[in-house]
Amino acid sequence: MHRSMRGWIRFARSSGLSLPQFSVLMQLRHRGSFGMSEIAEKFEITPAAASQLTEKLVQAGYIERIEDPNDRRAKLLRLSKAGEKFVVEGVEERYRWINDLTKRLSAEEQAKISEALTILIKAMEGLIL
Amino acid sequence: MHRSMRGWIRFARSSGLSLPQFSVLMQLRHRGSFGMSEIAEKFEITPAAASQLTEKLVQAGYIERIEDPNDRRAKLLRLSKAGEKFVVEGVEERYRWINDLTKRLSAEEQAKISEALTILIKAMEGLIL
DNA sequence: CTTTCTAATTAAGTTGACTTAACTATATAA
DNA sequence: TTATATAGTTAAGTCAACTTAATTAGAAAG
Repeated sequence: MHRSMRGWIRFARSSGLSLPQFSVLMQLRHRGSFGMSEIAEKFEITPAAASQLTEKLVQAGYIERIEDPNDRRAKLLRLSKAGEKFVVEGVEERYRWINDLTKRLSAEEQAKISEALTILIKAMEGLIL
Repeated sequence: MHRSMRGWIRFARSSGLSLPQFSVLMQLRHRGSFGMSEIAEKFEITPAAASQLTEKLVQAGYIERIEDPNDRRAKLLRLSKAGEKFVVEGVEERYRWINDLTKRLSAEEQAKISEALTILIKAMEGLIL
C-alpha cells in the first residue's frame, strides 16, 4: 500500500501536479463533469482556491471549462483527451504492483479474494448511501 | 477509503500537524527509533527539511531526540508517551468506520473476508521480502 | 595528527497553496 | 423593477514547507 502511495505521489509530482490537483482529475474521471463549487466543498477549500486549482489544470490542458446550460454563472469542468490519458496512465502506474501480486496467487485464491471484495464493496455502498 | 483518508487528514490537521509529520510518528511507532537521515531518505527531502520537520514534533512534545550510542553525531528519534497516545488515537479515528462496516457483515461473510485478507497479506509479504 | 567525509543544525530566501476582500455576472425573490 | 443571493474570478497578502549554503561536531582514512 505504501509502495503504491509513493508511486502515485511520484507520478503526480513528476508531472508537476499537486496531489489535490491529481485528485480532481480522478474525481472527474470517476464521477463525470461537475462544477467549481463542488470542488470547494469536496476539498474543503474556498471557492477562490478551487478556481485557482482548476485554472492550473486548464492551463496544463487536462481539463476544459464549459458552460452549464442550466445556469450561465456556473461552469462545468470536463476532462480533456489529454487529461483522460494522463489519469489512465496514473492509475496504471499506481496499480502496477497489483499485477505482481496477482501472479503470486492461485486461481482458487483469486476467486476467494474476489468474493470477499465483492462483499466488502456492497457493505461499503450500504454505509455510504 | 476516501472517508478514512479524510478522517486521518482531519485528525492530523486538527492537531496542528501536517500529514508528513503525522506520518513520521506512524513510522516511529511501527518501526521503532531511527535517525534523521532515514527520514530524509524515506520522505525524499533534504536533511535540513528533515531536521525542521522533527523539530516541530519535538516542540509539540510528541518525540524525543536521544543520542545514538554508536555515533555521537547522529541522533535517534523516539516517540514520547504523549506521541504514543496521540498516534494510537489517530489510528482509532482513522479506522472507526471499519467498525460500522463490520456490523453490516454476517459471521460467514467476516470469515470469508478474513481468509481472503490472510491470503493477500502473505502474498504481499512475498512481494516485499 | 591532519585531512576528508558524514550527521545534524541554523539562517535566509523561494515557492506554492491557501486565505480574505473586492468585483463581475447571473439567478431568484420581493 | 429593485434587492438580495449565488457562481466564479482576480488581487494581495499570509504561511508553512521546502531549498541552498554555511556551520558545528564527530567519525574515518591517509
